[in-house]
Amino acid sequence: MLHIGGVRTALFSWLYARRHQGVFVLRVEDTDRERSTEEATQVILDGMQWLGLTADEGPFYQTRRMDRYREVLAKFIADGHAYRCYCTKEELAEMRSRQEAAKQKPRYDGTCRHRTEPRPGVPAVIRFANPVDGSVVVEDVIHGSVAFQNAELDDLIIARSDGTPTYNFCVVVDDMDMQITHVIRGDDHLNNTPRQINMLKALGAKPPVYAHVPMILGADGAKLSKRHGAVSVLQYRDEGFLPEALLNYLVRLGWSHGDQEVFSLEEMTQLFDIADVNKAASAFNPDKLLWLNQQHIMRSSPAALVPHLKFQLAALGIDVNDDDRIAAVARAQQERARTLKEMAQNSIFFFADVKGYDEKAAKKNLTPESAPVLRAVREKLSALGDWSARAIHESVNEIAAALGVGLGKVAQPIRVAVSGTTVSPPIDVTLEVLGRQVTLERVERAAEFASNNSNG
RNA sequence: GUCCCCAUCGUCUAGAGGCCUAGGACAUUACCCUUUCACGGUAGUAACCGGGGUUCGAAUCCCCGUGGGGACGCCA
Repeated sequence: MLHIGGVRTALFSWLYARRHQGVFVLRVEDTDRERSTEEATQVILDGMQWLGLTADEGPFYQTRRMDRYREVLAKFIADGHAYRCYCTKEELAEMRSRQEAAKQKPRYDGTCRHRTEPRPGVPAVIRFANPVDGSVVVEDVIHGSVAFQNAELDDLIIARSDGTPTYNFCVVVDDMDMQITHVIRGDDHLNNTPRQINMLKALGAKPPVYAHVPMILGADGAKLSKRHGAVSVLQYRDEGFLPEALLNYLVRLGWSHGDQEVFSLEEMTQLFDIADVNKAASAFNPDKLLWLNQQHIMRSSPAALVPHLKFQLAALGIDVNDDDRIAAVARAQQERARTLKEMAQNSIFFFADVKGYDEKAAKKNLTPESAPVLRAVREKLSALGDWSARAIHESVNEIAAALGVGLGKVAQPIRVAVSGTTVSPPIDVTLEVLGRQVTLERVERAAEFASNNSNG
């Protein structure tokens, strides 16, 4: 699944490739047939597309490279870099509990390293013969040099008993074959990097440059789980986030450029450098993501918001095709919505008739006292020559002055009349977008309602 | 348990020995703006994990603790 952490490493890789005119390769590591269903990979592809993190090459599927892996496997065995292991799962489990009891690191002891004869009836796995002495140094762009003793590393399984290769092995073959120059991935992979380097060396290949980025923790500082955001990125789309806002939030986790908080995609590609990324893990902060989303919504052109708003309106069962009208609504709502979902919810009255008035709003604003105000509004606006926010604004001012009341006494009843609630964009803008006919109808109806509305 | 990584406001971060009375942002509190909601503005609360060194001088360098995270799969 493509979750927040995966998106960030993809973003970093994408930015790095862009910045250095490199090639961003998308590889689907689907050697586990049970978990990687077609639907699962499609969700990943959809997510990447929504984010705009387009791959220059790929997607490549490991499941389609099995012949190549078998070839390297055979070569490894012939060269003595790998061997068949006939230890049973029971024996392995026993070995493990023995080591744990002795407070040692659980590791394979190499029993089958020098076995010459197969064990009948026991299907073999293939293990990589890791060097016994010396150490491996991971030269990491973010962490610097990290040394591991080979004695700490055991002989990992590179092919299962059914013959299929495992992740760590496939990655090594792929990185070599695809001439991967930079590997940017989560911190949690730092530990198996020395094994991969050993295998790369056994193949005579030069290890790529590694950058292990810190992990993202949940808002409570614990490991990211479904509660916090370990969900598909597409859920963020459904919640009304702009892809660039999500990317902006993610790029600022572990990286910064002075005091700047809001970055366009172009700014990110110009300013981001993987070497500047922090070493410490960071907690996911939904509030800040919301704030950034609003900032990006405010900075977007209304036209750019149209497809997103349309999507959210459709989710509410409202199908609109008038893009100009949607853009006008987006413009009016831009600085009062943290998400596009919220914007859609608050904009329903622009596209559908008001079903009823909010109880509190009506009780306060649609009273017998406000009925004459609404009638005055109706009269004045129906005679208005130019239906523009500017002209409407003047009219509302004049009505308030004529009746000797504050603007709120005029604007609020109108607002409730046309939107059903006390919240909307500025009333002049709202009415302009709504149009004369709809406005007059709704004001008329509200005046009727108001004169019959007892004040309790 | 063993190995690896990490450590500045609640959170994201600035800070590469003196510019630090530790800066910015989110959140939060108060106020201003205002026809609602927002946006915007002003002000406030709030942090260098602890202990040893090194140095004239340490948030910054070193060591040891402590705390957190990760890895240790016929998962990726």
